Amino acid sequence: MSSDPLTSDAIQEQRRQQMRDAILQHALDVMEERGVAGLSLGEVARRLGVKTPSLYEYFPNKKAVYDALFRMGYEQFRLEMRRLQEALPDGSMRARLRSIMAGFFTFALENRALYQLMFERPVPGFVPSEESLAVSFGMLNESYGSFTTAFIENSLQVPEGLSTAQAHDLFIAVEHGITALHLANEPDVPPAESRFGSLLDAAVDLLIRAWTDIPQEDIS
Amino acid sequence: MSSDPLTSDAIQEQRRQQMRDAILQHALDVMEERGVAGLSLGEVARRLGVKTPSLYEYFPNKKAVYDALFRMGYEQFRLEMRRLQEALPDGSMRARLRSIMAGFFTFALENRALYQLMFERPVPGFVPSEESLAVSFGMLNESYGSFTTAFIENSLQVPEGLSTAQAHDLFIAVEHGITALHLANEPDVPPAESRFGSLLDAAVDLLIRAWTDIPQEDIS
DNA sequence: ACGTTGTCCTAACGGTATTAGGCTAGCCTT
DNA sequence: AAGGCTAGCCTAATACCGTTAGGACAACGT
Repeated sequence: MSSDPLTSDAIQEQRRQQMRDAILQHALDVMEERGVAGLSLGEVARRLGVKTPSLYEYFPNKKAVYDALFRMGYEQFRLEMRRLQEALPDGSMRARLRSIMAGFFTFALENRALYQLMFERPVPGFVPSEESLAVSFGMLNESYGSFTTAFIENSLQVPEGLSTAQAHDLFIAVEHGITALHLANEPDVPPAESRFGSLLDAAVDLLIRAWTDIPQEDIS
Repeated sequence: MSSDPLTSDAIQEQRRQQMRDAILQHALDVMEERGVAGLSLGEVARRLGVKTPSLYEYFPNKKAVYDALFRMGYEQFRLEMRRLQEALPDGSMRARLRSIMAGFFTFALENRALYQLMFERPVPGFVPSEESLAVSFGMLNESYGSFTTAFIENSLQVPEGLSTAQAHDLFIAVEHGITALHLANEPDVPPAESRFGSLLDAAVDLLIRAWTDIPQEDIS
């Protein structure tokens, strides 16, 4: 044991972590350029100035790289959702849902490859590990929690036969449906004038209208 | 020119078409087993009892195979939707939408690889050709047409600021959102007890509730 | 000073898509 | 009937891919 603030073990661990991070970052770049399933370890190694087999010092195989990215994606996503949550701690339900939905959509557009990896299954043979799935469920639970809170605060009611959890899942499904169709069909059109992007606010109105007992006052 | 009912040109053309179909069918099988992006021409050739380069007599490259499957998928899908349409020519709006949504979901489950190819973009570098996109838009237009008819017949109203086309797109988005999340998260759970599959009917109720001016009579 | 260990390398294996070029059997024309 | 064209198959080769085996070397702990 040395008296250094950082033992050489710790230094080594840190360098190792830096290399892992660098690999993941370049892998993300390559996925963004070539498509999720088009990730090539050779290309990643090339960008790192290293030969391909060296990567196997840091990840046991390609699926492990995908798994790390999957988890990373959900961790980033959770942070983003939390940020949105705190930006609007107590607006109207409509304002809150709109903000969340827009944030979800923006995250997907700014992290297309990551989003596809997280919400679709574009890589043959890759299934997220138990631990990574736990991270993703953690995110989902957090989302569910804040959704429920907002739901109650705004005294919305789900129809008979539907749980709040199901209402939340429906919300996620609508978010993902719009997002996925936009990414698949008009990936380069800006959200505002996009066929599906322009549905985001309408979808929120739909949900609120259906779950509010009091009829809207401004119906034409 | 011969007086045969089939000229040898026609016979040859027919044999060629049979081979193309056989390739596509085996390609579909392989995709179902290995994942959409996991399609291997070598494996297809093996199953056909032929060497890989022979396939290039029938398709210029792998992307052309994907393109043919993409188009085939939408043609099948159109037939399926038409079948559903004719099975329920004039039920209530709720019954019709439920039937369409269930049919959509079932088609996706029974043709997972095809569905992924049609609605997501799992293959790096593959973008459907103009003609194939035309087929897919044709299907969408047909869907839009019957949706609009049913909408008017049942005197539903979209909220101000939303076109019927957008209402239709929202319907598609909800269908796809539920379906995609089911396929990604619980592919092997039967729809009825699946987390997302069980939302299908709830989604229809949601849409109808939001788009009907007359409040429901059976609100608890 | 010695040995261990982490990190890089080269070489190799079996897989992928794709192209080049040769063989052959069946058809069309003369 | 004979000759030539061609569709459809083949083998061989190229360049990539992920992955494993095994060796070189430098930094570290004993």
